[in-house]
Amino acid sequence: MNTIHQAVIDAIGKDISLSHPPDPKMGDIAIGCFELAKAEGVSPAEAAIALASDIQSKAVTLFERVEAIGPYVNIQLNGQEVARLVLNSLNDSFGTHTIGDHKKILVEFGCPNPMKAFHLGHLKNLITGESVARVLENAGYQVVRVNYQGDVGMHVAKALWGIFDWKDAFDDVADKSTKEKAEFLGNAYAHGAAAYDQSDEKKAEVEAYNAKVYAHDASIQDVYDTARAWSLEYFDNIYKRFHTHFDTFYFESNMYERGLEIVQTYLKKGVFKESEGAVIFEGSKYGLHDRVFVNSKGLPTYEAKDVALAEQHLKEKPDKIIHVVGKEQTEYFKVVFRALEEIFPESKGKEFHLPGGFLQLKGNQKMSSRTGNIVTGDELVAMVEDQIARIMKDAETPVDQNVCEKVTVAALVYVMLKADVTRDVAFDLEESVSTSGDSGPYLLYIVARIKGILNKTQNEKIDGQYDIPDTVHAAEKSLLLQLSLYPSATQSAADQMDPSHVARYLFTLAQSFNSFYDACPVLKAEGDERAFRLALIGRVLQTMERGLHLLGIETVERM
RNA sequence: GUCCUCGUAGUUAAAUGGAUAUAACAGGAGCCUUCUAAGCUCCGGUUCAAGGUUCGAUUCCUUGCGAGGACACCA
Repeated sequence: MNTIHQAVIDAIGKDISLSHPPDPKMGDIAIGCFELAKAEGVSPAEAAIALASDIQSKAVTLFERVEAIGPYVNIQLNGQEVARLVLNSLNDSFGTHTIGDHKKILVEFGCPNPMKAFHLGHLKNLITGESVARVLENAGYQVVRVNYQGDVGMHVAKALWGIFDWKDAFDDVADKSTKEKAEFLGNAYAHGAAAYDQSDEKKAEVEAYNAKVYAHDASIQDVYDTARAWSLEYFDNIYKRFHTHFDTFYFESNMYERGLEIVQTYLKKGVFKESEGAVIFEGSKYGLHDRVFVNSKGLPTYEAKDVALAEQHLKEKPDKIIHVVGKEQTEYFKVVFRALEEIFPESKGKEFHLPGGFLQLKGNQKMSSRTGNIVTGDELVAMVEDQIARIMKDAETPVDQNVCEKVTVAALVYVMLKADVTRDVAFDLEESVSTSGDSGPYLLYIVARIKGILNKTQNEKIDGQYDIPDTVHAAEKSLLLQLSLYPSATQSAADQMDPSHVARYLFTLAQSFNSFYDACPVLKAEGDERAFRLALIGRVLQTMERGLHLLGIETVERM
């Protein structure tokens, strides 16, 4: 509940739900009288007229105009009162919540596969996960960031095949940069994947590598350890660049033995079933589908490893475990969660899959690291960086590498988070580098504009003594009203685990600010009006910085 | 074939069952001797189809069409 809504409800003395009229000229607050009409047995229009006159009779100073239009009561608020309420409500805890009640929540994200390229989909997952974690922390949860990395399995076997086929190149790249090492591994993986599909003979060779990894075979161990370390180092650089970190790293290589053990134990207890030499969980009994947990060679599949992982997660005694993973795994998770309920009854109701929409390149075929048909995270970042640097070169301010980096990250993060996380994002490379309109740089721009003003008022306090002016400009009032909505945005982002609510809110706030900026000069104003406007932009800055922080975007002084 | 998602301006996205369906980009027209024009103001242009529930449907239900995903030994 935000300050303004609360004040309106208090003044009316009824617990009713409020909305906003379609056109600000009609008023600032709208009350739909459909429910009220039903309760009182009259038509909505009659209820609206009765309610409007009831409200008018209270003669509240906050209400400038109250009128019934059809089934709605529209209220025009007094700007001065709005200013007083909003500016007073912006304390240090503005927009934070206590609904989390310090409950522990595990957020699993990131999860790239070592020895495979880090592509756009991984970048989106990383950015989404970090922001979800921040939004939940902001709502009072104790968040533990966990990362589960697939350092064993067929993809590793394919990469190893590629590495050994290109052994000389592998040795050469050893003293190159982290980025070049990662590129080499990505290519080696694609090479191995192509070989796997090429002939039965090569397929068998790849499968042999898979068995060797599981057996800790000495002939591959050095290469395996080296390649794995290269990948992890590379990922670490990316995590830092996008302002994320992890509290715990889990590795598949530490899960398969325990996974196998658990599945075998519960096979005896009848949770799993043998079928065609494999061990399966019959999801079909529960309206789902069957899945293989241990293959006919006796090796655990991803499913079995996930069981061991769940055991590790549950040791943390979390209230919830959120898996931020692509939506193509929705059906998979349903089956695994169902199996987990049989094995670990305490997991019931705690495991959640937060499905991330696909990131598909517009006008291009689907990205696949298997075929090497991908845009890597690095390539995209470089593209955006070039674009930003070009714009900065045109501006009168000299190119500042630090600012360029921050604007680049802001542009990318915002593109990834502005749409509902579960929705597919048709990723347009052109649009991703856009720096105007609904974009990350647009948001940073208002921060730079505000700081530009504040820098010119060295000795003035943002919160000096002043009386709120008698006439509050329409642009000021709508900016104030927009500010008051920040807590609702952070609340729904936490409730739905969807940072896009914050992203959209910030964009609207920025629009509101830019209109204000155009209509209400700050430095030209004098006396109370100047002090009031300084206080107002100070609050906008504070709110903007907090909101951007929830998305994982750092602000700049100028741009 | 079975199951799961999803179909909104030219494009990308909004809209607890509520007013004239919002924005951004692209297109057209304006605004810099005035706090940063990465900005502001104005203009056109949209709910896949057919039924149903409802005072009221982009939203809920049914069918059709279209797109994507999952469906045994990959992760």
